[in-house]
Amino acid sequence: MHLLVRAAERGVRIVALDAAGREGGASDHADLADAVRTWEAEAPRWVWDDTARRYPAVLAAGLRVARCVDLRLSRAILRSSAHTRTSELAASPADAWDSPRAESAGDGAALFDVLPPDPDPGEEFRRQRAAVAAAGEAAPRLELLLAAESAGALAAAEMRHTGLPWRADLHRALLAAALGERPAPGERPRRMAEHAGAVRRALDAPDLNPDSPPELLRALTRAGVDARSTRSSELRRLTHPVIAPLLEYKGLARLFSANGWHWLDQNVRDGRFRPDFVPGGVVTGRWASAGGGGALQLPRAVRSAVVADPGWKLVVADAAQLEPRVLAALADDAAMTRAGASGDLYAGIVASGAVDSREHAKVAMLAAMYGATSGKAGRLLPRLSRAFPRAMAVVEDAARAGERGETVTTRLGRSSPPGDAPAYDETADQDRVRARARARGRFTRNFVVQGTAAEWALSWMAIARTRLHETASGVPLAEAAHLVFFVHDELVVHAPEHAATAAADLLRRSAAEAGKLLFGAAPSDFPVAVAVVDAYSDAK
DNA sequence: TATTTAAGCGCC
DNA sequence: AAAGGGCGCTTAAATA
Repeated sequence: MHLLVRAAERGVRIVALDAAGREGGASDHADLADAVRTWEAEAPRWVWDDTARRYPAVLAAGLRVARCVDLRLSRAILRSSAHTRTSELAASPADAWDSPRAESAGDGAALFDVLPPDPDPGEEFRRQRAAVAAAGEAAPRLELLLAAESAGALAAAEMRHTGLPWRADLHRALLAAALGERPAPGERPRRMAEHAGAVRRALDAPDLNPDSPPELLRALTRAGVDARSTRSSELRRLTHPVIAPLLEYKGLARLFSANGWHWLDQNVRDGRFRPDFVPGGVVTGRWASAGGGGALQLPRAVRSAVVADPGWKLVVADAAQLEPRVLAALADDAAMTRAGASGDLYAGIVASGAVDSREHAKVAMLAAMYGATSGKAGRLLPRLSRAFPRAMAVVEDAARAGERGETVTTRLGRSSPPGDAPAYDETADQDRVRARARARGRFTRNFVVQGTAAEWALSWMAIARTRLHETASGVPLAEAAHLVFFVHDELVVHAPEHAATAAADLLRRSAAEAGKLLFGAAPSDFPVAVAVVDAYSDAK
């Protein structure tokens, strides 16, 4: 059963929909939470405009929903999918449904005053159903993709609602140990100031601001250091007394500015970090994050502050070598699948005889998926092509398509955006035209792998979320095992100690199910490394 | 002065 | 001969 959520003069009107979107009976409610309280037991699929906008209020009321259709996210997929190219939806001009997500509710009513009037979600749902229905044999996969995308949006809102356990006291202690005491505003912490002093002395540049790359580069050159940039990776290869203190300084400066006291003040409240995930925020289907939290870039250096509550555990699950395994499954490449069957795909590639070291296997696979062709990686590629022709054909075909200006499409039906037309002044320059085409090819090459891996991860998350909710039906979200974090190929569950092992099993089973959902009963497997720990930093 | 761009670095 | 994907954030520099 689908239940459409439509704004009413007072509160919301809930309308029953059939599979094609035809409207049936309706009921009025004071607000969405009240509607959920009334209807969720019927196990509906809620149809609403924007999960990020509607769902937080439901969660705030202590409720949750099992399933939804996020019309905004679904629109984005159907707008550009090759499978719905001829639909009315794809042909229509951009409208409010193509807008980025709304600010989440609770940030003040004034925000909504400037939003355009809500377009009718019932009409949009019917347009979307028609587009999917016309997609022929691709329709079931598109259905899966829309369901997974929408489930991800629910999970994102729930993870923000419950938050990731964060021990501010431990975080402060690690900052003090690394940087010294918290400085006054505008000052450098003691340890940073010391290293800055050492850098200035080594370069004989008493006024140098080491935070300024051009200034630093000039000072390095003056001191006879042959550096083309001030990147740490480049500096590391050089020998000079300034290098050690400079690298120390850079490391501390990064910690101070990105995840120091200010970050803590802004992002951790009541023992929780509430990440602002943005489902579908990346064209490939990966999530993005917003705001200063940097949820998808939590550095390892601060993960020791992520600690389970007393009596609870963190269950950290990481999909091992996800992208090459996805490629093997996507290409139905039996040889590559066999190489992955042992658990270590790169070791399996060595065992197949294609290359002679694990390191070579890894470099070559990354080159195949990203499009590097130079150096060592480039020389290894022909050997991969001989050993795994089907897998390599998938990425090569995707690259050629991108170079020809075509789009490519993931397993479930997300298509790459069309390329920008080259600027006028570029069309005359054949080298530039070719360089653009190659860059486009690298993008489309990676798109099919990264995008399909994102679909696998979304499915994994959706299945795990459903199973977790099933085992804790009727219990408030935060009182039973629940998802707290996601990073592309990694899921973290916060679970009562007694439920941690079961959660670990659940995450493994969900991964296997996700593989079958995307690729059928193919022999590919998607092993996950699971660790039951107190601190996030103790996993791997 | 306010906003945009670039460099650098973190994550996958 | 060379040719490495996707992000977000902070600071400094450049531009309006």
